[in-house]
Amino acid sequence: MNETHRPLQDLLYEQVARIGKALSSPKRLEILDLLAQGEKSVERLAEETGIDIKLASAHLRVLKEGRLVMTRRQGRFIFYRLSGQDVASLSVKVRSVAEQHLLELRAALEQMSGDIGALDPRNRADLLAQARRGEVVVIDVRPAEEYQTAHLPFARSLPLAEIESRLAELPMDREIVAYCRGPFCVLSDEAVAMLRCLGFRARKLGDGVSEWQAAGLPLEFPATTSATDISYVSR
Amino acid sequence: MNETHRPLQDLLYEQVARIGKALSSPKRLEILDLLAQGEKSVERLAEETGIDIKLASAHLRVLKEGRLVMTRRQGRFIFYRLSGQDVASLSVKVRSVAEQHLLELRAALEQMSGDIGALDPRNRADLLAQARRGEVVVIDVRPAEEYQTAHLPFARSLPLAEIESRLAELPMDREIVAYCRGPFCVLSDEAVAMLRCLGFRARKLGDGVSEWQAAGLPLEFPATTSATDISYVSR
DNA sequence: TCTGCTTTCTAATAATCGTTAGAGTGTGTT
DNA sequence: AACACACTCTAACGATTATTAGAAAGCAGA
Repeated sequence: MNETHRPLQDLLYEQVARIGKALSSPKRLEILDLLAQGEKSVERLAEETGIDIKLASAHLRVLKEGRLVMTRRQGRFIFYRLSGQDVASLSVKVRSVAEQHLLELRAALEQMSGDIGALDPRNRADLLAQARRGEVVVIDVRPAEEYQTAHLPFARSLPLAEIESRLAELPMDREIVAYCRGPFCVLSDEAVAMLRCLGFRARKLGDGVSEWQAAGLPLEFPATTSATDISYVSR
Repeated sequence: MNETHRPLQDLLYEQVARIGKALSSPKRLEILDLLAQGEKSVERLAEETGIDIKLASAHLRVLKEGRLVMTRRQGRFIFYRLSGQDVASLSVKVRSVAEQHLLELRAALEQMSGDIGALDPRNRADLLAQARRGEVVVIDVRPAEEYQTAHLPFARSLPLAEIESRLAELPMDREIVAYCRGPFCVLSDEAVAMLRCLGFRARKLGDGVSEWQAAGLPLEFPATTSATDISYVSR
């Protein structure tokens, strides 16, 4: 009954395992989440993840060996980007399976943003409708260039660092919904905490653009402003 | 700008990496594919994957630590099963990303079943319609108990080992479509080769039940025949 | 050409993982 | 109770991997 197919089958699964290997390190998962917001240099990735540049480079090499990322050289910098939309949705899928089955993760997530009034992800469509009617104001608190790459419909860009100086743009009479890079990103938590302190009604949306897109909802892609822009996310 | 959130964020990604770790070994991926066909004992998994029972047990422990599988004891045997439908669809997703980006894998896959007349996965719906109208005969060449757990609509169970003795059940005037556990499984390749040798018109469908289900198409779940049956796939 | 900057490559060490063997656990059978 | 069986746990080995430091490669600007 057992066959001569072992070596070939082993070879197939070995290839798939390259993907799994790329997903098996916390820092690499974090890098993938960052790259889902748009292309970034090694330096930038190292800074955002809090690791040494050399180590970031090593992790990126593993991701590249699994063909999950691609590079582009511009002057002295090398920009990494995801090699496709499917990579972003894979990363969302892995996280959702983790949330489903790992109680430790659920506990940590609730501790992180349970008190900040996170929206139930089941009524994303409701939120979209409310935003369309102007009943809530959705703000994107990521850095401006990430908003530029892709953002939720009806969302305004209001990077965390600029909130304090741009409070006049925000309404007191309506609820403000803040989102950032995804459920593990703390930018929106900080924004909500700050806004509440200042008397605004604010809630967090745990989604990032990848989660939103994976849920089958539409994104907005601002017109590319320069020739060097890569709009790989935009199909 | 950089925060005190590192330790918490690291903890979150560490949890997700447990899933990645579980997916980073070829043998574990193969085990997941087998478990997607229904629960199996350690002995059975070791035999099907061609590894030692002790090694299979070790791999299963890793999968269990990532909460991707669960166990049930029945007498002297311990049966493993996937801990949810999402695990099967994750495994499909990982494989599809691998196929998309790893040229080596594509090449190996084509070499494996290019000459066997694999169906284009894009017309799954067509196949379903043809099968409904009786224009093609779909056979499930997996072991009978796997068919019993879940199978494609309109498919007949015809395990590879029984084909030779049950040729009378197959039509000469219509095309036969054989499927098995998935794109990496060789049962359907062998079935197609054998049938063609005998003068039948036969083609392979690369899908298994997980791929079929992940494509949004319906499955059939035969009525459970005994109280010990676990129909975890069947929701 | 020289210098500075970003990133990769190489080498080295500590930590982790895959794999095997042997002992141990829980279960059914005699 | 004694035994056989299926499986897990522990220990140990070599093989990978993570991480760090130092050297080197590629590019821009003077």
